[in-house]
Amino acid sequence: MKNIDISNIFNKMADLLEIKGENVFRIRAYRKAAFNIESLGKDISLLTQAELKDIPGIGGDLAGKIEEYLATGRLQAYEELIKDVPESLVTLLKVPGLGPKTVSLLYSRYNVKDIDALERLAREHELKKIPGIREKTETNILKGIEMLKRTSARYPIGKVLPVANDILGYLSGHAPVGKLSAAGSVRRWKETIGDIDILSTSEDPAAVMNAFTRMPDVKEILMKGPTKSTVVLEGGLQVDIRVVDEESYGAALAYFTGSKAHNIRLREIAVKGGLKLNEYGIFREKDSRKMGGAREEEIYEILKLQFVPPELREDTGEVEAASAHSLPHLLELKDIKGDLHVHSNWSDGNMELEDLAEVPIAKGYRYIAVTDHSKGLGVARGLHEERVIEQRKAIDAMNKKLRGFRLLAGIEINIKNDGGLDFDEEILKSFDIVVASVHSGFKQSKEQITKRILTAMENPFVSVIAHPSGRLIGEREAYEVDMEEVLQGASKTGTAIEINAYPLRLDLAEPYIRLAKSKGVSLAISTDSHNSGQFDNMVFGVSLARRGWLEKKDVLNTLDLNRLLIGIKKKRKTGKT
DNA sequence: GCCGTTTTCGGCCCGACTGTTTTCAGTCG
Repeated sequence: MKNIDISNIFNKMADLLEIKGENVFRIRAYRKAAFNIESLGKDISLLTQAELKDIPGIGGDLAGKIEEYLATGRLQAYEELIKDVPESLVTLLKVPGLGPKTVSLLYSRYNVKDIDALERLAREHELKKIPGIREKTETNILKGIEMLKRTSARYPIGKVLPVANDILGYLSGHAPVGKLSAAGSVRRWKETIGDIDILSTSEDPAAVMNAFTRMPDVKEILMKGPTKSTVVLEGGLQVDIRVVDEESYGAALAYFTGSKAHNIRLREIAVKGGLKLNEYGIFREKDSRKMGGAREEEIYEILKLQFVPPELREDTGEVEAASAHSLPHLLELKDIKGDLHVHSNWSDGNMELEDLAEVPIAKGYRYIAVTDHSKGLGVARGLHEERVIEQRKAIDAMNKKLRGFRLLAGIEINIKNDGGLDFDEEILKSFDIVVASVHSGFKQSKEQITKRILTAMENPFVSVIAHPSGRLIGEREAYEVDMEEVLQGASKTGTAIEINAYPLRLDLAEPYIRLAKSKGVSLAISTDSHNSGQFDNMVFGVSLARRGWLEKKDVLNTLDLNRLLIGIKKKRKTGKT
């Protein structure tokens, strides 16, 4: 999809315009358009001019630029821009502490075009000869360059959340905090996190700042003020804290949860209603009288909006829906009745079949599907036909012992490079549920991979397509696949699509979840557990589903066992649920 | 550059902290 290309080019243009000192609102318009294109969820190259202009933040001019880029693969305005301002300056903006004004100064007066040149000047102590730059700034720039070199930009939420919880635990034990919460993208359950934001109330903010900056894992204090501090942890993760009064906690929580785009929308609505919204509360414009702010809910009430769950706060339509009081009733963890993708030690899991049900039963589930790999995945000790029959006997024996809970006999069947499956129909029909997935041939063309998955979905015994894009966040890109086609096929054949809850997968990605929902595709949220601890990953899948606006009715494994089995049989009979 | 049940022109969110300065610009979120 060209969405990412166009989004990147608009973001880059925004950076360059900023260095040029252009109108800030024009710059914001480019960024907003870039963001909305990235989260569009459908292929921008298929839209008409009128449909382009329907995208929020895209008017006649940007629609024209998009069309030009799609038609020619180039953009005149962009090429003009980089004649004025070298493209490489964009990387300078990535140095923490270095903004457009300084970059512009460095370039226009000293011809600094990239990080190497900047670093050289700083090391030779030439930078501090520049008016407005002294010793401190020079050292900070060097530190910023170091930081940029060693830290990856964003971390998967699965790695960040435990750290955030540790910090919350530490602060409640070592600082005089009242209310305490993670905010920012952690609270919104974004799939990757840039930094951790912590918010607290306290009678003694200075003591909180001290405790925070003296936490055991702190490697460096970037900033320490009376109510706000920033540190870098061992390992490079940045953490911000902010302390406010009890009366401001709700407003501050809303503010620091973001997203920035969502906040801007709220403030615009406030301004239109003669109000002013900031992190301290919501105030009447004419006499500055405080109307609320202690509770987050108040902010939305006063703005006449439905309360927006943090997962939806991305300015992708939730403000409009909240205004019309038509937000979805989001799926909750307690709605989940089972897990449809679980491995035992019959293939590459480490759980005995006999122990498999223990954790799910404790969670209140009614069923899980045992979906070990099929023979094509040799590295994962995939099951051959004889082993399938053997395992089935073991599963049946287990089910005789279980009350109110069922182990479904399943398989994670390998989709071969030509779209065929590892087993023939005779074996396939013996399973309660068949989950199909791609584990090889990642380098195939988009057409081939798409065709492969479509072919697999045509099979009446395939109930779910697992980890549909194959991505591993920060480790492996998704294979090239036309996800819109796949979702269309899923809708046509009555096949469910998995939301894989493993934190490094989180696959299906969020824009496609919304698209799937709009096409009436059923989603299965599964942990792909290989050990008993991984059942807990369900919360990541549910949160991702919430970010995709899913409700209970959209999710296959919220069904009770009978309804689930009826659905599976229906596709087997008619090819469509 | 976008947008409009007050508007097709004139708006467009708001504050903390730092560093280099004597009152504030730049950066960040």
